[in-house]
Amino acid sequence: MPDTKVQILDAAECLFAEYGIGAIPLRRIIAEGGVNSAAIHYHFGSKEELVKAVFKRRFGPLNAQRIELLNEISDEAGDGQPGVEDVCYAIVAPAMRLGQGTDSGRLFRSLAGRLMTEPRYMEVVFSELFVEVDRRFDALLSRALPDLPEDVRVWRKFMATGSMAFVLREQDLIAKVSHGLCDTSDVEVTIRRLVRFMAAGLSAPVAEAVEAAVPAEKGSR
Amino acid sequence: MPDTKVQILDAAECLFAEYGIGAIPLRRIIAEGGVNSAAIHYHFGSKEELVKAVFKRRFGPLNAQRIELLNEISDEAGDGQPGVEDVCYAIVAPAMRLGQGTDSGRLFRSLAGRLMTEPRYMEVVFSELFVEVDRRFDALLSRALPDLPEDVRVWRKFMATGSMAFVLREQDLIAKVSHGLCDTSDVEVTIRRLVRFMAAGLSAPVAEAVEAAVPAEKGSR
DNA sequence: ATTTAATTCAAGCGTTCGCTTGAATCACCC
DNA sequence: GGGTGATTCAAGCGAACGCTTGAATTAAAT
Repeated sequence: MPDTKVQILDAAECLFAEYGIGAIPLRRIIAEGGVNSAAIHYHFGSKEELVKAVFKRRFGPLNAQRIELLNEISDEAGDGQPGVEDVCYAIVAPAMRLGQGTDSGRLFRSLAGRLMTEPRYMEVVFSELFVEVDRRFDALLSRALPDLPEDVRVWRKFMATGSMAFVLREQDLIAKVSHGLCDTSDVEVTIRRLVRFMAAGLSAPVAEAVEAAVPAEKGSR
Repeated sequence: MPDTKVQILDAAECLFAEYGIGAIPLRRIIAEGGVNSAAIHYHFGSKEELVKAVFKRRFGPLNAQRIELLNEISDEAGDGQPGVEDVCYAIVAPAMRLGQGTDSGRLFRSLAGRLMTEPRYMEVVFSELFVEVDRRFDALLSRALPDLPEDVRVWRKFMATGSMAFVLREQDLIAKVSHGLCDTSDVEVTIRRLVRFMAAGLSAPVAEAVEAAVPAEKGSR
């Protein structure tokens, strides 16, 4: 069957995650996957199409799961306010749990975070894979934080996304730089830490004229 | 004088910021900078050394400024607790204000954020450019948040750093995706927004057993 | 003016890149 | 079991890559 396709996708996923998309030549994927040198172009057409296929294979189910969780939270909230942590949890947990335990999953988590840092590929897959999740995430967040002005909410959504991307991508770096102080092996704990941080940032009170006031300049405290 | 060196650094900075380090061939830097094809290797030796030089030129003064601000905050606090927002401000503001107004500054801000996403280059320059800032940042943060366990503090420092890197890097993307709702042109406002988010995330209360409890699983609220 | 070192120049080396080709092989249907 | 489309194979094309070379040019010191 299309065993070759899967071998290519697996090898590409691992190599992209570890070294970055631009840094991996097709020839390394060919070697790692143990397939013929023309197989990639036969099955995918080009490197760009291969990249899209790698992301689609994982983000399709992942984002479906996120939407499912968001729906549950919305249903449970009824007419009331959903919890901010719960909303963040629906975004963070499925991504963090990807391929839990397995090596390929750990690598893909790093690749997932990397996607948000490679604008070229982000734009390519965003419209068909992320638009719906983002829309629902934003809608539920506006219900969870009704007093937050829209621009502040959207700003903070970007910031929360940035922190999530960083944790997803740099788990190895975090463990290393912190000299083992930060344990990245327990996925559920990491989810909790991340959700708490994101929710606290999103929920911060909006100081009046926070946009204009210049704080803590030297000697002004 | 070493006009050529500056032309190379300027051109490399712009191109790296806009397209990524790996995506820019030396020949494009040569063309953009209007220098001879052997000039880069004559002055810098290799592409890697050029990359290091690009980062050093900016991060040297930038991190010196951060340390200066951190020292001021520490002095003002005396024996008391420094403010978390002030500590974040010392990290965020100098980076955000880089080359304020100028085009090259805007580009380098994006490059600065990108550095944290290119582990290969991050490790190369971290030890000599960032170790001291990180040490002082952490020390002041532990005074500002004395009740936070060390591992939680370090974890949240990574997350806060991630959100900062994202905002630095993706200013254009933020303005575009938000359809102009998020105005990235006013640097001081962006600093305030970012500082507030980071400080709130860092200051979030530590739930007992937050690490172990599984929250908001379907139907458990 | 002559020497000497630093810099610039045009040309191109060897390698690796994404991708293509055309023949060989496989899988499957009548 | 012969024919047909899908897949695999070995080989290599043209272009672009980082980097090198050796001569020409500049600038400063004597």
